[in-house]
Amino acid sequence: MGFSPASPRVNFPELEERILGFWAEQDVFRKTLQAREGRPQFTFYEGPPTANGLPGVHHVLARAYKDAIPRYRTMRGYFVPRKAGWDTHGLPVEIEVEKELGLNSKREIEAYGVAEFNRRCKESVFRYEREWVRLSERIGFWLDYDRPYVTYSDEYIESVWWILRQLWDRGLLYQGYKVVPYCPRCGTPLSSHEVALGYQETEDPSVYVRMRLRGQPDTSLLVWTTTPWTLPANVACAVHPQVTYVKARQGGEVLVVARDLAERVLQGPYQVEEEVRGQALVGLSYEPLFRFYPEDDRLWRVWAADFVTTEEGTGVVHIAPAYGEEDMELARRHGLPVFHPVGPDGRYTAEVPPWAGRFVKEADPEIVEDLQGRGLLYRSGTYRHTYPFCWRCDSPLLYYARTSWHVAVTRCKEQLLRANEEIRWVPEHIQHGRFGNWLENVVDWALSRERYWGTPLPVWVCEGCGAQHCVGSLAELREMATHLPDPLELHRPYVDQVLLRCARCGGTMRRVPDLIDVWFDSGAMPVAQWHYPFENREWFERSFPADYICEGIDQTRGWFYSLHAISVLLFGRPAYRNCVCLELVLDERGEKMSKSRGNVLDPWALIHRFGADALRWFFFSVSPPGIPKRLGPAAVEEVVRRFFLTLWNTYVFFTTYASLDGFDPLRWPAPPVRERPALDRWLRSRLAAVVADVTDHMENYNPTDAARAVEAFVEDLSTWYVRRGRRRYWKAKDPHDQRSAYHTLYEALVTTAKLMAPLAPFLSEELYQGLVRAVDPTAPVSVHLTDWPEAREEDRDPELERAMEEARWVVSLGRAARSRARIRVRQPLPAAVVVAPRSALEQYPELVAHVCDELNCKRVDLASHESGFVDYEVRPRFDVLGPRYGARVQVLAAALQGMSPEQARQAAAEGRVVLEVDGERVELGSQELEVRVREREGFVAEGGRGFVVVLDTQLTPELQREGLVRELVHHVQQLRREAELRVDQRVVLGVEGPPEVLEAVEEHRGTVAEEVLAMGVQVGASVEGFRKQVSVVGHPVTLTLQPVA
RNA sequence: GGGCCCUUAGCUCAGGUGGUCAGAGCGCGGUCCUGAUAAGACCGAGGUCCGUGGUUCGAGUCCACGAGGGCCCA
Repeated sequence: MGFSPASPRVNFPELEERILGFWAEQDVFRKTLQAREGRPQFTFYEGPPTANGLPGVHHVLARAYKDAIPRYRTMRGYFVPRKAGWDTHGLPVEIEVEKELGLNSKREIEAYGVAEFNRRCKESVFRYEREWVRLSERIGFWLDYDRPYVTYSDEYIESVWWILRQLWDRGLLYQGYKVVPYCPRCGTPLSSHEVALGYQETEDPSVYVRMRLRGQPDTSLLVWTTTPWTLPANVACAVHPQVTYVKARQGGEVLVVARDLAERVLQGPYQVEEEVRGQALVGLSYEPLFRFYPEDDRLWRVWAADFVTTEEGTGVVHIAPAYGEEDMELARRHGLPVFHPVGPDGRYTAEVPPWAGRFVKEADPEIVEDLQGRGLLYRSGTYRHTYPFCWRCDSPLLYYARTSWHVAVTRCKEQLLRANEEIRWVPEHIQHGRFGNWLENVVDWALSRERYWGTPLPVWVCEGCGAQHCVGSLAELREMATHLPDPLELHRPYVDQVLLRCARCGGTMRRVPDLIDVWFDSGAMPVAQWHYPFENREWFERSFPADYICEGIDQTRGWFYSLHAISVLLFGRPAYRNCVCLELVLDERGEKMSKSRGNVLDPWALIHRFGADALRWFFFSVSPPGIPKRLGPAAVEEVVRRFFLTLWNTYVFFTTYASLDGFDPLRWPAPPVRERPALDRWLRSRLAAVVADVTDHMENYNPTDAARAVEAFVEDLSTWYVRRGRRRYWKAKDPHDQRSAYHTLYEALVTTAKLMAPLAPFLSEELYQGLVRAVDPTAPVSVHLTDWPEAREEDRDPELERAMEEARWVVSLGRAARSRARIRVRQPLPAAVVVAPRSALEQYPELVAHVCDELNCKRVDLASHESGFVDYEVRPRFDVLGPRYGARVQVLAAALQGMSPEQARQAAAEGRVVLEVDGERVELGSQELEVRVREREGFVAEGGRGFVVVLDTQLTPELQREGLVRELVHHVQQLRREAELRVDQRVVLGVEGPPEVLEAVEEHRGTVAEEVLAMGVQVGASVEGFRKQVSVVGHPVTLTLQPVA
């Protein structure tokens, strides 16, 4: 066993396909579950997708996030079962089938036949299931697809029925009006989605009407409406309790309007007689506009309502419960009757004799005329606003009351809010923002749907006595049934044929025709996925509530809410503890992807080109989950180039030389970390830090910062650790150092692979196989079966990390200085001086040696105190002096800046300064001062962040010869590379050229031979083999290279 | 119309509790380095930190108002 060199030419998509094969063959997912059986459970709930459409790239985002946390928790030792689920009911499915069959209305569906229609729906639901599974598996989303929960199954429906029965028994299920957007022409309510399609700018009447107050002659409330046709159904007026109203005298009458609106509403001059709070108006009684309904004590009074605004209108709102949601709410709260004189065709019924049979919108002008004739109209005009129209037939929609079934969620509002406090939301603002606000304004859940394909509402009504019964199980259904179709199917139309015997009068009970909202289906999944309470009681109890769920942010009012509501109603607890909300995936230009724009990205194209890990990593790392993501091929490619390839090349480097040297991590003794060189101890410290950080981030459901921390580490690993340590591997002279180097790099790579495993499961696996399994057959088969790495606190060395930061900064400065002096790096320089007031580098000569090597200087001196190379600048520490001196800190700063170079030098040396400020003596010590150095003009130097690097640029002939040789070696290496020689191929080298070159080569013959693996060097002669003409520092040179066996 | 979020370099994004030259990556121009690297280093161009006002000795950061964009809901 041993390492095999990895190829620098890697094809990630191909690699991933291979890993998929490996996982399948080894049954790794099942093994990860088995391995953790009996351990504490971590529960994930899969929000069921609808599989009747193709999965898109945003599903990759969601599924990657869903996958990462369970993988992480598994590595942490938890048992994380993951049951797939499918949402199978509802209007989207019906619409799909309607389109296929060319059906356009409920009438046509019924003519076609509900049985056949539903059969088609059932069929259509899994049309794309295979595509969903294929994509999910390809991106490495581990989920149990073999035993999913399916919302249309009998077991699932039975559990839902059980839930409904629980609510029923507690009186939480009731029948009542609901105001819905309704198309009078199509005769059907529209879903909110459909309504959103049809908003248009339109002109409506705008009328101000007098409501004459009883007992106050000539005094009227002034109300405003854009729908005069709703006035016959008026039952009340509403005011805001905290708003100030005025009684304004105008001519012979007094009008009541909100103070802030009086100016706008009242035409002509008026006098304010009195100001009153809205609260004071509550309870006043007024004359109804029409006499279509009998008098009742509760009718035609003023109520307080928070929804009243002073944005428009008069501040007094006309209430017609049948035609406004808020109106209905108010009526319900105060027990007001609901007048509903409009038929399903949008025409007045006989309740309104003057306009019976007229379409309401057409009656508008006549109603206005009638009011005017009776002196009730104050003023009228038109009003431009956006109003919904039917997207299918373009008629204006009416807000219109229909009878339907409701869940009395409002009764548990306090519990809903309290339970919300127990949930951790990512991003945090959802908790008290979008979700919290939604709960604050929660209304009863309108549960029923007058459709065909869905969970039937299990309520049966007696034809004889009108008794209602909610069935809670199949057993109960069978027991009560007088007629059961065979086989029994829990969908329409079959379930409609089930007749029950009425327990009260013995009569026949028939089912109400309604279905329930599909959101209730999905929200029931904690219970229904286990067919609880009929089966799997212990599974349910162990798996409730969920530790983790994750979906798009649009689910706050969807699944997040339905889960929460059902769970709180049923058990008084939240259904989930941690909830990650994802934002949209946008296209490269930041526009929403849509079929009509034609900018929809195919996930497969990206996966085939860059691999699933790259796409996953992009989603995790580019921005936090709650921020919209711009996605395009370029962005994913950058992940591959910037991160994956950097890591891969480090891996290639390691395997290449580890295999040449026969490094065996199990047999080669690992030097104790304390005894390793500073470079290694630095990497260990960084590694310990990154393990701690990534762990912390994953614990906090923050894959984004976890990914970024790994990226930063890999960057350090590749561009500093390996770059600095290159020669310690295969050209090593010191076995102790070499062992240290191999072990340190090895441990870093293995740990990195594990840290990446939840985020990039494929690449992680590949590295693990190549690094661990290749040398240790006793190790777990897969990286996903290993334990999460522990951060070794004892490896932490913040001082060393700081010193290394400084070393890297000094190297940057030195390079900049060389660049400015136009001296190439291959030319050795005699010395460099680093000037810094206090440098952590002083404690680490080893790091100074690295600086020396990087800068190619014979020596690097630290001049931490006095130096003639630099100027000093003494500045106040604003954070220390600001609180103490307040505004005078600016005066101090000016005084310090005004010091002469000599004074500054002295202050820097002494670490204290005495100033005269506003005639007062102020002494500042080193704690209050910041000393900076600046390069002094006339030296080749570069400075910043309190450091200055000064170069000695005097070249001796010796140094020049050395530079020349390095130049030549570089060309030879180029030639070896061009000749595609193996890295360990031995050669004989021939060098021909002018005497200066030959002399230099002669002088450094040993070095040259060693560097280019030459068994012999022919100076002034050529050898048989590869040949190249080059220019070495301006001298023409011919290089020849002959491989030897 | 309401709620929530966002606005920092051409693009993608960082910038605890306010502390005084605003950063990275990609891209662009140049120079350099390299037998792991499709990489890397250095220099350069590129910023009214969305605007206005306020709090403060000091605001990208806190407050108010406004603009633009996005999402959810009407």
